Amino acid sequence: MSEAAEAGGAGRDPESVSKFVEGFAAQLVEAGMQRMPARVFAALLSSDSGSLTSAELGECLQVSPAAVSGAVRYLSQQHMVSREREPGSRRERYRVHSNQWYEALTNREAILKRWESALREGVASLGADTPAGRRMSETLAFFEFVDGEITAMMERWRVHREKVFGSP
Amino acid sequence: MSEAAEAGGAGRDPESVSKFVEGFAAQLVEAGMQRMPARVFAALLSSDSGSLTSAELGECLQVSPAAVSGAVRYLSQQHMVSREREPGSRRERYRVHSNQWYEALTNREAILKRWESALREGVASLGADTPAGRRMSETLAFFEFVDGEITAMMERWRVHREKVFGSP
DNA sequence: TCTTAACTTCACAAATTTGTGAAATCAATG
DNA sequence: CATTGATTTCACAAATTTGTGAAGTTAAGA
Repeated sequence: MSEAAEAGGAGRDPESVSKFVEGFAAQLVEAGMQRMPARVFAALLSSDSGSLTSAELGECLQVSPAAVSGAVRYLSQQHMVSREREPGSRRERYRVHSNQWYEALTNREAILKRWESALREGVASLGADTPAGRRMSETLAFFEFVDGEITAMMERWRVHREKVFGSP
Repeated sequence: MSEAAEAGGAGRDPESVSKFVEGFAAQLVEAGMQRMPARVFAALLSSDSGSLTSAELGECLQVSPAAVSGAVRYLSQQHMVSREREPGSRRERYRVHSNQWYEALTNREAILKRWESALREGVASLGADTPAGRRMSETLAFFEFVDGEITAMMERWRVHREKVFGSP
């Protein structure tokens, strides 16, 4: 069996793996992610090693190196994959950790923060004593609450996770 | 003062209100929402009554009735605005409730559910005993955990909210 | 029932986004 | 330091998305 076959995570039926990749990517797209990053992420997630090279990704998704490059740049900015230079070769590997989702969630928190500051401006410019200002204050309070809760939730997840899956 | 002036939420400086609307909409867009729905939602959020007619929205955002129509259709599908027929007139009003964000969050939960089922398929097709399968199982477990936590969080929010803002 | 204001749908034009090939850049090895 | 395999950047073409005007529906009031 060629190494290319291993690449896509094809210890199993490559057909159904690809079906998963495309299906899951489509869900991510629906949630707002760009298509190519979504496909790359899904491909990595379904690989046995959890890491693929640029060439393997291109092969597996039938896209150009340029497309892979753009996608992994985006994904690593979002902390959804990490890049590692293989010491022996001049290839680069892109990797997902199963807990990388925490980082993604953390990133959503950054979005929340920006919403919050936009709302604060809104309250300021509309006046805290106007009906609109009050509505926005409440919205703001909601987001602040959610923020705090998410932090606490992640703590609980780590505990839960350790109980179920063991340490790291 | 004309009713048109009231419409945009212009008991205050229309300039800075519009600046908020566009700024907040831009944040929503960055989080994945389409532009027009985002602008409409922001406009409603910044109106004193919390509700505007189609014509008022078009005026305030400088867009055609068709664009408003498309945007509010999307927003009501997402449960982010409710539509109400004014009994006296043949106009329709679109309304945000300050707690409408819960609905939006609930909608995100629906997305999570779809992710979960996609992951379950993935585990099935890759095999639960493969490395990739195990990674996906853990991811799946994470989402299931988050799901449950969000429900609990909303309960706590209702309590918190009542303490700070009073009942409804 | 007829009229008419208001909203919706549809086809299309404009603008934006997406992915490619080719050239440029980078870095590991001889 | 030259070579060469690998990735990134860039300009462009294709595809998709977005918003408009105009025609089509719907329902309130005469």
